[in-house]
Amino acid sequence: MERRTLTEQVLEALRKAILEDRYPPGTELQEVALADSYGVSRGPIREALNRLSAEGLVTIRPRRGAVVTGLSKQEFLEAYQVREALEVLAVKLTVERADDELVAQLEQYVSDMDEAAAADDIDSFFDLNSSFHKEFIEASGNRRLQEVHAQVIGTMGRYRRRSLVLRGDLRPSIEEHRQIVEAVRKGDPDEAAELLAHHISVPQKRLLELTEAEFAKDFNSAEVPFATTAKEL
Amino acid sequence: MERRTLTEQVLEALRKAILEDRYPPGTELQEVALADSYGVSRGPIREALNRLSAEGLVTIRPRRGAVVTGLSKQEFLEAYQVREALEVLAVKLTVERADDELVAQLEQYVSDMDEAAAADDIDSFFDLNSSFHKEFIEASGNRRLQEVHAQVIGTMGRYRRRSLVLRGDLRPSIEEHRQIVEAVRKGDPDEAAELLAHHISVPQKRLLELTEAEFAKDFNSAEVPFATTAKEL
DNA sequence: TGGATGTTAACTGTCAACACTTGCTGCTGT
DNA sequence: ACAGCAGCAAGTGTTGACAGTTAACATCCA
Repeated sequence: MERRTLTEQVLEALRKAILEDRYPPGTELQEVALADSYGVSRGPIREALNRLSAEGLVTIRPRRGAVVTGLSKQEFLEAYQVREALEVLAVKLTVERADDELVAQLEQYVSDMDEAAAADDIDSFFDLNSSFHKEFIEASGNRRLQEVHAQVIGTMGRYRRRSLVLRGDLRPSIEEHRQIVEAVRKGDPDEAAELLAHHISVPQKRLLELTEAEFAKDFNSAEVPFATTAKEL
Repeated sequence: MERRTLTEQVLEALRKAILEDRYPPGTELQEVALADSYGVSRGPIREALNRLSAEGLVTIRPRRGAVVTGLSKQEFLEAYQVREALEVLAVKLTVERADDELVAQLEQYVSDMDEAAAADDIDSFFDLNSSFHKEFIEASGNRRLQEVHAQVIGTMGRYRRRSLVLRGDLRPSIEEHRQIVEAVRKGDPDEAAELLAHHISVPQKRLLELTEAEFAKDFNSAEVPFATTAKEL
């Protein structure tokens, strides 16, 4: 019947649910409840939770169950720093292997972002933004880098809609993207790296200005005071 | 009796065994065999293997069991690139927070390395070298960076004794370390970062010169042609 | 002899039941 | 009232058994 294993199916479904914010940070993921709703036994659920914990999406407290991981301001900032280092590496590697096709693809993303911004279509904008950055990672040709980056992004990505406040006006962001593409076309790895580093540092600096409380308000609203429990699906 | 969970104990024992090369790359880790030797049921074994797979130490092939992960030359090179990016970030962050105590600690490591090299004590040298680099990661104050770095190092670390061939003479390496410490003391993040990048790039360049076959010979001797099966302990 | 096919042993995927912790609730005594 | 303790309910940790798949071996037919 099903080619894939139950664990994989559950894993995918849970990951999707967490990334789409249907299980917000702080949600308790109880094995029996999940087993009931997915119609499987606790075994596959436990395995899936284990792997999600390795991805950083859930935290397992021994003998006390699993909860959807929430990032503090400090942790979010730390993730940003790592992400910056990884993407700077990616862009350096990519510039050396860039071809016309890649440049065209990147330009396409930028102009699509332009349209999305003009239409105030925030969701599309962020999707395009993610694709733009991911393009560098994949074009780098370094699979390990892809894995590690996906992991870091995974824990941050859940917040992306809320993080509009960090980015502020979209137009400067698009212009920054455009400059990065230009540096890639010129084949200047150092300039591209510097531009990218600056681009990523913008929301980082905004983040620093927020107090922990303001951060919690915008980013972890579901975490306090009563943690909801995962139900159904 | 035991405060910790069985899974954790098995996890730790397995990880140690892999890192110490008692289970060389390519070793098949069969659940029943491991369960017998550790005196537990398959449940904890499966969980431990899952987590190890997340750490990159073992590879799980659906329905075909787990094997100790081996790195190809390409994968090893990719890991080196990521490691370089992470450590460069670490050193930049660390320089800004460095105090006299840290500098003293780093100098201690360097002089100990000097002694170990003079006594031809390769094992001690590599231990000290690991500690030196790890010191930056921990001093950076970025926990996420620590996690990711530990993950990347974990898959590379198993090869460290074999990788002496990549480093060649130990004396230049020690001198490089000394220069890095000096830059940290001066509080110059860019110089420290550049020195560290150069330091890490040395074995990378050597690695590039090896053919895939030479690499496999020195680094993955246990992977071909007959994979051994894990037994006892 | 060589290749395709049936058979079988070994192993993983999954399940349901049991044991043990943990945190809560309500009692008791002061 | 309130602190402390006992009992209880809920949930995780662990186990052993069963089912399904894989891969190797033996067998059969050209």
